[in-house]
Amino acid sequence: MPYDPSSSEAHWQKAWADAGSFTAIRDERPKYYVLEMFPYPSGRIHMGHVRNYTLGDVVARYKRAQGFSVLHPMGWDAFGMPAENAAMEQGGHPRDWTYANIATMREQMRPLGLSIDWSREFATCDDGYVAQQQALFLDFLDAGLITRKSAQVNWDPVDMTVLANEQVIDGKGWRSGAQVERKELTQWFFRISDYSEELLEALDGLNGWPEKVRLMQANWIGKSRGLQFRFQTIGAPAGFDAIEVYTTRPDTLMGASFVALSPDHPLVKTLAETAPEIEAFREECRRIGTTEEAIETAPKMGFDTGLTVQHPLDPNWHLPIWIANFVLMDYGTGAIFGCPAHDQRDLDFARKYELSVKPAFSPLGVELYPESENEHIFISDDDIFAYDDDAFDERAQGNEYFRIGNVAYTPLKTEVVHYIDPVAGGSEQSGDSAIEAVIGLAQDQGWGEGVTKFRLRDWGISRQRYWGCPIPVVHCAKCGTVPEAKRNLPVLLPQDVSFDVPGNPLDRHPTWRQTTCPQCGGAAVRETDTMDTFVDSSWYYARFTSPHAPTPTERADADYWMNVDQYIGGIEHAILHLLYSRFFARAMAKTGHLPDSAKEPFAALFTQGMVTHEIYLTRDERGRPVYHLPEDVVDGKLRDGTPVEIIPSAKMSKSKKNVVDPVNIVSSFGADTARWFVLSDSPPERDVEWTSAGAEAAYKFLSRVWRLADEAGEGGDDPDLLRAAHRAIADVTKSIEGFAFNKAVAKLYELANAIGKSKAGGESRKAVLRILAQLLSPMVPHLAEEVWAIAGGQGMVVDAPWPKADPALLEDDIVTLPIQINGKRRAEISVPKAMPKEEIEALVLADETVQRFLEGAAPKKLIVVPGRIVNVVA
RNA sequence: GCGGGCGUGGUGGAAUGGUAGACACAAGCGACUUAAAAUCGCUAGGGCUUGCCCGUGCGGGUUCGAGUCCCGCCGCCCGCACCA
Repeated sequence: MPYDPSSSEAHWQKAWADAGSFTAIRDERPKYYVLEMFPYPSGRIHMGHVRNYTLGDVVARYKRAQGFSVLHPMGWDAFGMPAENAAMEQGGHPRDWTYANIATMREQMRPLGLSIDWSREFATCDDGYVAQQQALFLDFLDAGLITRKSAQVNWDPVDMTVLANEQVIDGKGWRSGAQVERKELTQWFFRISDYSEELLEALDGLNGWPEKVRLMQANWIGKSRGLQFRFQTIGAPAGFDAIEVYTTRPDTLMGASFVALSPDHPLVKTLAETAPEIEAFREECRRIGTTEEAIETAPKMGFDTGLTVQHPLDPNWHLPIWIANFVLMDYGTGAIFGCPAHDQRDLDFARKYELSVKPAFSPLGVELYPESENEHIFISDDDIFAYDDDAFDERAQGNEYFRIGNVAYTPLKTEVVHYIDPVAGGSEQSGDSAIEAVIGLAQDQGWGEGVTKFRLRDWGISRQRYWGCPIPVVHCAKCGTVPEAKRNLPVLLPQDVSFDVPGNPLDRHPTWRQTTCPQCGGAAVRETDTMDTFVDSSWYYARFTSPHAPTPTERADADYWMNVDQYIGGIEHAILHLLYSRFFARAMAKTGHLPDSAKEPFAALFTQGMVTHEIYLTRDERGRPVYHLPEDVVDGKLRDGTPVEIIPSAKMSKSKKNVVDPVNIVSSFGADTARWFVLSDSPPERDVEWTSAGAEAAYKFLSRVWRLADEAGEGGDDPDLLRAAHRAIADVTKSIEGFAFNKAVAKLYELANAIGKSKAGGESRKAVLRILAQLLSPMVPHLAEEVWAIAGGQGMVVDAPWPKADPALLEDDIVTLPIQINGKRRAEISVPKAMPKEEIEALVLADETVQRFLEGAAPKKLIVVPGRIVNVVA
């Protein structure tokens, strides 16, 4: 009988469903919660989904076999812009589009045979989820976790609408093409910054998280210690006698060259009222988008206000006040002092506007000479201080000196340097100690304070869009901004909306806004902003513990199932989604919806790589790329013989046509082949390239396993095969525990090869086949059931406990030791594992090759690493 | 620009600081076949003088020994707060 996944896979899926195998129930077993990041219902599943959910399924099935009560749910991250875009482009309603997509994707996902408890499925746009999210909002508001303040958005002046960052392309609106402006709006914020310290410190306890993600979060939260102080101004308008600045490098104060203000700084705003040229400059700055990336990469622009400040350590030292487009109003005080000698961005700015460049410190052992007013020279006989191309030039001409040209001198803060004009502490100290010394001095003299700041900003959740969870708040002329009463929840979106005009349909809806104030009963208008979709995904993991409860969570269920034991998703969520979720869990604990023990909701995190594919393209007559689908390309040529250009390993994207539809793979090869492929070869954390050859190879292997199960075998017992099987149990178990599924796959190839070569027959062969079935079952569960049944397994393999390796069958008594001579492998010897060092040394010295290399001399050194290697140093 | 990561044969990858290339893909040769496919078996990092040289993005360093650790580069990928 040939391998026919189409009939067998459906059969086993039905058998699992009939048995209720994957329904999560609270019972006496220890619990295990596996969660993969839920999908956005874009319309079709893609290979990235298959990979993500297969990885989770391996864990879920493996843990189940290990005796855990497993929760493995699935849902839909269903609010968001694409649904509105679809409505604009094709007509229809975002709700219909979304639910149709969910239905399609669910039907595409089911044949994969994932061990999901579908009874817990929900979409974040379901009325029930919206209701509970609004209830959470009200509780958070009550608990002081929410605030309202002004923030900047991208404004399209032609479409009169707010744009998302991705809708701003080269500073222009994606539809209108109009120059985008920054505009201030009053918005709702979650006060995540109140938790900066806690979110930072708790990272240390997240042992199941990748170090890189913890590092990224720590850098994002951005705790810094610095000095906050005031520059006394000269000639500034009333009310601006001083400018508050914050610096993390107060040790460079003696290298200060200018003060730079954000274009949004209050002083700049005041100046702009009477100075049109300053207003014009501000307008120019506003044309840069709102993203930090856009601001940081934009050409540095400055405007000299003509005002000056006094240096805090020398009233006669005056510094000019500039307005600079790279100073962020959101961070620190919106004002900085520039020290060009030790900061590359400040140096670029200083060179552009010909401001002074004065080093505050120099490398140790270097003598310093003033060359001119703006530059200083380092003299050294050691070129390690050549941090500047210009300096090399000068050295090449025979001058033994170095100077700051266009490269700032920025040693690590731990490095000891020479302070040219020491303010506090000695003249030779590290940056770290000098920073503390200057802060101490400022506090003693009363002109500044040491402060701790965080880069993390509050989380703005207001979106001027329709397809999101309405913010349950009303605006009353008498009572002001009033939370909606819980009895009036949910506040649902109106269905009669159109998307033929840009902007938020809630704003222009004839009646939806009109409501009554829950406080005074008078007329009021609804908030028309909806919530950021990150809010939806910040608590879905908690909702899965009791998806149909009339409250956000059911505490008994949440207490039992939380936390997520293993969370799996893309590295692109390393910062925002995971940080917001960590905050949300704390907020839910504070409002009683989660136990305190769930403040860190994800005990372990695994970040998977992307699924990539080659891109095939030809060029049209103007040289523009024309993309071709993989199925239209054979051996690097189109069907008509035209050769194609190949771009390797690119993220799958519809526009580049380098997509493979899992539905096609499953219908031609079966789900197990798709699953086996995404687990093979590439380690899960790395990108995997989809190739048709690889898919065929996976199918071939599974067919081979099928044949192996079907063959009877000629002989009887084969102790070597049994040893191989137990070796495989040990290796596969270890690999699955370590998320090294590609290695588990390799070990299973080895076991299958061993079975193929073995003559074992009868029960001896069947016993090994049952082990193979068990080890295969988390990865290719349908085939595993078939093999299990053929090999005489009891019941279904899905219910069989995970096999245990017999330690007695794992030991090898003879080991091969490679012999290195001067670090290069020259020979090897086989010795009993327990052989003492001295005997090994004697054997090694007697070895022919060793003697040849030693030429009669005694070795300088002989290193024996028991069980591993021998190194002879001649 | 800033933060984080990755880089090993023709390809995907393996390797507690200890035999670089496990296991696969593609390739070549052979068996079976009228033939092909499928299947099974064997070969295989590169080089030459067949026991030696060179090889883990590039350049240095630490070590008896470095793909692995350290320093400096290059390239690619992810994130940058309104994409999900």
